[in-house]
Amino acid sequence: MPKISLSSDILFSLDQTLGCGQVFRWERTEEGVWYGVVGDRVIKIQQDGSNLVFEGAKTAFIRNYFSLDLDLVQIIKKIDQDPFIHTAISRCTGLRLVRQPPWECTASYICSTNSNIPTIRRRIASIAEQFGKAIEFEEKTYYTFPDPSAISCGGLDGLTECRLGYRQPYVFRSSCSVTEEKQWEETIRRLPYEDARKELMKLHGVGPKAADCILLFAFQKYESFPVDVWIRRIMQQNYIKTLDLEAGLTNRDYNTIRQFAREHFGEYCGYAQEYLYAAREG
DNA sequence: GACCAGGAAGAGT
DNA sequence: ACTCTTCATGGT
Repeated sequence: MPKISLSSDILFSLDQTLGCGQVFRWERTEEGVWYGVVGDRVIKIQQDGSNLVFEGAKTAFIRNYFSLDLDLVQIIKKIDQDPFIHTAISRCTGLRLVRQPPWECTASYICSTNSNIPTIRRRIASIAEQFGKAIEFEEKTYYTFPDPSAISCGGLDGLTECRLGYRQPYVFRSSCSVTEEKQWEETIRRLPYEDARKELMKLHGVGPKAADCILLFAFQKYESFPVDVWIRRIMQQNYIKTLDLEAGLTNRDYNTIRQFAREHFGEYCGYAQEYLYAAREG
């Protein structure tokens, strides 16, 4: 099996990276082996100390997906601005943000609104099973995440079995928009953060929170700082104590939080967000 | 800006 | 069995 030997200066934890909640389609066996579908391949990967042993993709793909080219030690130095984030970082040593396929990431975060993680995973698996291509791997069937055109071709009713609730028309309409806009991915990638955010929010079902997740996880816009209920709570308790949580999260509160984060944690505040989220209690 | 719809499963009592 | 919570968004 192919292997990547991580030199001692490359900080990486497969378990932290795939278990922190940024991805929805990876599963870990009790033995610590991870299986996931990325693009049109099934990947099997495990970490044994400084060795990454994998099947299903080329070395260059694995390096890129797990962003092993980035200097994580340097990034951590930049965001490590106070005792609270310091503790979070030390609890999640080796966590890296992966480079997710943009459309899958977008559809996933449209499905994620106001839901818990097991429910989100079930919805995404259901969309893949309904519209994706089957791949056999070790006598199990996996499904690719479908292109937007595969979803839009099925019509609105094609999604009914996926039990998305009120998110069903959001996924459908967004799949139509992305199908029509041929240069969608490149357009977003080329734009600076704030403009890319506005562009993403034109999609039905993508608000500020989902847009920030997509920009962080699929487009490597590390200055984005997604604010969900957990992050809001953490920021209120530890950083911005004047925030009133009872009043709900207004767009103004959201902007207050992300601007604070951008100034406090710096250009890699998205990484800080993921450490705060992954190290949360509850 | 305040309110509400729409919706399912997990976690806790 | 019942309540509370959940990686929010869009429309009125």
